[in-house]
Amino acid sequence: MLRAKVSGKRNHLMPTIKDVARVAGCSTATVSRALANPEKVSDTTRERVALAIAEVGYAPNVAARNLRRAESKTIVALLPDISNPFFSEIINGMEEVAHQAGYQVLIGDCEHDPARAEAYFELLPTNQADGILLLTAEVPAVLVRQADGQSSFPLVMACEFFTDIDLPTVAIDNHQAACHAIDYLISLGHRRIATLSGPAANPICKERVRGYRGTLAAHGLSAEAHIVEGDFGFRSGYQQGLALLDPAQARPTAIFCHSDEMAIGVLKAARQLGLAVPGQLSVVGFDNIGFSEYCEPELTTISQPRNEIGQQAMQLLLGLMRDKPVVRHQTLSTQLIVRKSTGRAEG
Amino acid sequence: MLRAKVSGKRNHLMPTIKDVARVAGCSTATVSRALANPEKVSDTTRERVALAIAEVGYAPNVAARNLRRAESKTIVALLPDISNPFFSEIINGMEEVAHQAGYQVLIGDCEHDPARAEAYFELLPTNQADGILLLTAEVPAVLVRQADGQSSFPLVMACEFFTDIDLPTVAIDNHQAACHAIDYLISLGHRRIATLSGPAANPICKERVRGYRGTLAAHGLSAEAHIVEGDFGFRSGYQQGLALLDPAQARPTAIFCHSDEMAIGVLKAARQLGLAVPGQLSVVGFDNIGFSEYCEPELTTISQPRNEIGQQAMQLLLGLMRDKPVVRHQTLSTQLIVRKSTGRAEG
DNA sequence: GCCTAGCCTGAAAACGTTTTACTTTCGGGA
DNA sequence: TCCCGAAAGTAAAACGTTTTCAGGCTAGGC
Repeated sequence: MLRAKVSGKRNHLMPTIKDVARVAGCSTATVSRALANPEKVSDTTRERVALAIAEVGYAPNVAARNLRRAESKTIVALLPDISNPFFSEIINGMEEVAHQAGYQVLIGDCEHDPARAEAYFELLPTNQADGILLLTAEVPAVLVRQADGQSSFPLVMACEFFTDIDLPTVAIDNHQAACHAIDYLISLGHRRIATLSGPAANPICKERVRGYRGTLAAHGLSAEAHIVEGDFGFRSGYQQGLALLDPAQARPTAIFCHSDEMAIGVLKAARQLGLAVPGQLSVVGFDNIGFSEYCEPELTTISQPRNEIGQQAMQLLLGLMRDKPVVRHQTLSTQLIVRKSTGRAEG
Repeated sequence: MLRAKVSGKRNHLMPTIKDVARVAGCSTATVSRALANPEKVSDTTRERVALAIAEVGYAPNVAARNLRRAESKTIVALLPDISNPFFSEIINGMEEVAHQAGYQVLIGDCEHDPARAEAYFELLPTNQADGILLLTAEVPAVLVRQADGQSSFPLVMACEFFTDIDLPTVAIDNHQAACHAIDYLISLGHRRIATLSGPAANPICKERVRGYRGTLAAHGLSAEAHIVEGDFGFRSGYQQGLALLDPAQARPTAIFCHSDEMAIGVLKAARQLGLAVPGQLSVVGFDNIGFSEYCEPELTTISQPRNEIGQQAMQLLLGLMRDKPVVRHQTLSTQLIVRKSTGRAEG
């Protein structure tokens, strides 16, 4: 009797562990062990099982495995904004070590919306994710505290951090990086140096601003501190650049930007106002995104070891999950990359 | 008697459907139905179940559900390269409709390596993914054929396509877009127009080249066709730009680039060679990435409706999965965005 | 009053693993 | 020969759902 093909249902009859057991002439338990704990099984059966697996073309059903083992083998990486090219290399680093360890990484784009983050945190208690890598601090603190608290789920931060919650972290020294940039500008003879910060509430921006102020003060320039706020994007760089360079004011001769995109926006603003860079204005960016080599002029910027940040962060998270001893706070080094957007102060 | 805390295991005792059933005073079957097929359950029990769920704080275990339903509620989006900002908006579009339909999207970065793609295709028969959205044609054809063949898995292509496999597609008309760009350049008086193509094997590049050649020929300029090949990235644009603009040759007065990144590379090459843009050289890009408004000069380019492409592609895929009637090939319209990198041919 | 149809519900099987608890086998020492 | 223990294997339970199958109940038509 012919059966009509049931529409909507595919007929992928994947072989199961039972089929393997039948062919290998052993029990499913043995097959399972041969895969997960090869040393618990005799050499001969291990071979027979391997042969049987090849013969029937078996691949484990991960849903079943996840259910039984109460894990998902996936890590979620929470980003503030996937369109920011800054993150792609970090993700690559994360994926390298995750894949090697048999984990998937699910990219969660929050689009700067804390509510979105909430949905991703929900994956933790429901066993859809085994841990979270936070690449943003734009997350309701209550969620973080809850995940990190009593019934703790593994959580690590990369690049960013919370001032009031002590999560495991891998990041750069933002304070020092800012000091470095400002020192460099001062060494070029600049006195009126402005900062185009990211969101003022952002802890890493605060650190950078602290470095900026400190370095100015150390050179007796604290009265010159001039800080405006952007959102890391091109547009805000352009707009704040226009405001900052408005001729009516005492114009800064250098601007330290908290992202390359904003720096590039400033470059455009300067062009529009007819200011020569680096002749009349020096600009320093942050992150060393691919684009910074191709803008005009090529951007002086601070480079973060992005791939390494990703790798270390994932390693830290996996270590945490396995209760290994880990160093909870890792600081990676930055580098000031001098290109063509900075020069001696005029006059 | 106190129990020592078992290290390595967390104690998230999530309530199960059984707990809900107990509290609601019904069977697990009823709870399950109340959630999945509310209409199959009386109003009063539905309410009792809802109350019970709230009381115990129940959330379904998706691993169990996936196992039983033999689905994963995740779609993988296969990218050639996550660091290309062109894709981020497409991904946003995809996620919008996927989330709405209760699906996750797993981003698979192939890094231009077909072997990587293979690992992601493996997720299909093992029920770890329900479908694949292909944003690249750099995938072993055998995989695609296999997935699309007998034991068919849902597959749709976005932006790209295969010449020899007829997959459902949503994309732009690359031929027409190229014609548009070249027509525009010719209308500006350009006669020696070069094309900086993406990888020559790429079908969409072939289409664009065909449009380029056709339009030249239509104006009796076919002898002037000049094509070089890049990889869509900044660097290749810069390098091929230098080669193309080498003064020893009969220099083109306009270059049509198959990506904005390459166009921006060309801009840098032109600057380095002292060529004024658009005075001595016009440059047209493709994709309208965020950066194209902030380079110098601002880039004339072809804009694709990226968010919409993502949305339509996901909608098409979901439609396929539900055996709905769908239109298998969707063509979205492009727009030539004229900015400052193009001008009348000199002389 | 009886039968039927239709709604609602519950018991239990099923999904494909892993793991526990138990059995068999085997080698070797007394 | 017997016994012991380790090694290797098995049967079955468990994971948390969904779904099938079989009732039970109610209402309504005769």
